[in-house]
Amino acid sequence: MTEKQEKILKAALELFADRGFASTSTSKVAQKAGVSEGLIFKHFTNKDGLLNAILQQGHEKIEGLFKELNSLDDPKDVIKRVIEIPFTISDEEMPFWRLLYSLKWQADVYDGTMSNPIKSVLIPAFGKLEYKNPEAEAQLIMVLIDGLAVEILLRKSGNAQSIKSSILSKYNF
Amino acid sequence: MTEKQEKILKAALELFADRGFASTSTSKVAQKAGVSEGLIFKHFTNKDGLLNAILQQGHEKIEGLFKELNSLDDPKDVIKRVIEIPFTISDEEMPFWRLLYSLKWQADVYDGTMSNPIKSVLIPAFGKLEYKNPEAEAQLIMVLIDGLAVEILLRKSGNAQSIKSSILSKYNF
DNA sequence: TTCTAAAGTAAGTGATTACTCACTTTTTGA
DNA sequence: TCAAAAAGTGAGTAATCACTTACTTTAGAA
Repeated sequence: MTEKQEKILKAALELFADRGFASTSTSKVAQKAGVSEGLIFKHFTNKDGLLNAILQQGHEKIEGLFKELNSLDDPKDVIKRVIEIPFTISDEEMPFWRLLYSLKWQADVYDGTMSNPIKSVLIPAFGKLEYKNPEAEAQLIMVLIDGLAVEILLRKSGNAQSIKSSILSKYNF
Repeated sequence: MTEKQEKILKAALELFADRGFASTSTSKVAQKAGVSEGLIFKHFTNKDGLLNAILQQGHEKIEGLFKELNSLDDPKDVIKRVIEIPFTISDEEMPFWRLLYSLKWQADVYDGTMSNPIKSVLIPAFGKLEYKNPEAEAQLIMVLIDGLAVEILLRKSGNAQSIKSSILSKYNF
């Protein structure tokens, strides 16, 4: 990975997250990265290739999250940790998540593979705690953290912490 | 409102919701509506004007929702009804909501005025039920219905009803 | 009927789009 | 050391973009 390649990826991620993928031109990306436009196509083939490179880079960074979840033994810890995920997004990771969530609405680009591993760790956790419908409970948590992520990524409210304790109290944690 | 004006609005709504506002051209809208492209600009000034006309039309249709919420006396009924909102979106309304939610990520276009009236009816409802932190509880419900709406609008899961009963049981309803 | 304003069209406009190509510069391994 | 491969550039390309303009058609009131 060249220095200029990294600059292209960083510039593209920020622009795609801020203004949207479709309304960001490759010339703007080149300009922000301080690079000739042709270089983008030399390295990433086309605009979709650039997007895929960003997505793959982000997935690699997030991979550790799933490994951490699988290492937890207590099912309560698993559920707690999953709920905490949206609250532990760092400023550095924000653009990637904002891009990912915005792409959900652009049809064909992103398929939602991201959330399946989390759900598959959540269902047995609720099973061990003898909930009546572990599948539905897992789905509810997924919906909840998606809603939380939207709230946090669009930073509409500052008091996210009080929401967190409201949730945890409903699970008697 | 001319017949062709309505055809333009309908075509634009469907295209904006399906492919995204930025990646839908005015020529595609004209083509789908069976109308010359110039007519769009005669009636709606520019592409943003077309979007605003769609948004305003949608807001008028949804207005009845808020009036219904204000007519409910029992705070439990209010909360129940709010939770039910995402489940009662008709197929006809789907494109409008999909467009609205996708625009959230496009910055400047939409500001989120939509959800404030719901929240302002939710806070006193939790207050009457003597919850410790009505503000946080209302915010949690808002996050929840946003997450539910995303789930339903992107129709990822069919078993939405079992999620609903999971939620209601957590509020002892 | 006739006049007028609105509705509607077709063919443009310059700017921007994603992408290519011929070329130069830099890096690298034998 | 030196040739080949990779990195990088800048000036193109045709297509598409939002939007305009000159014009014709339609509808309704006087």
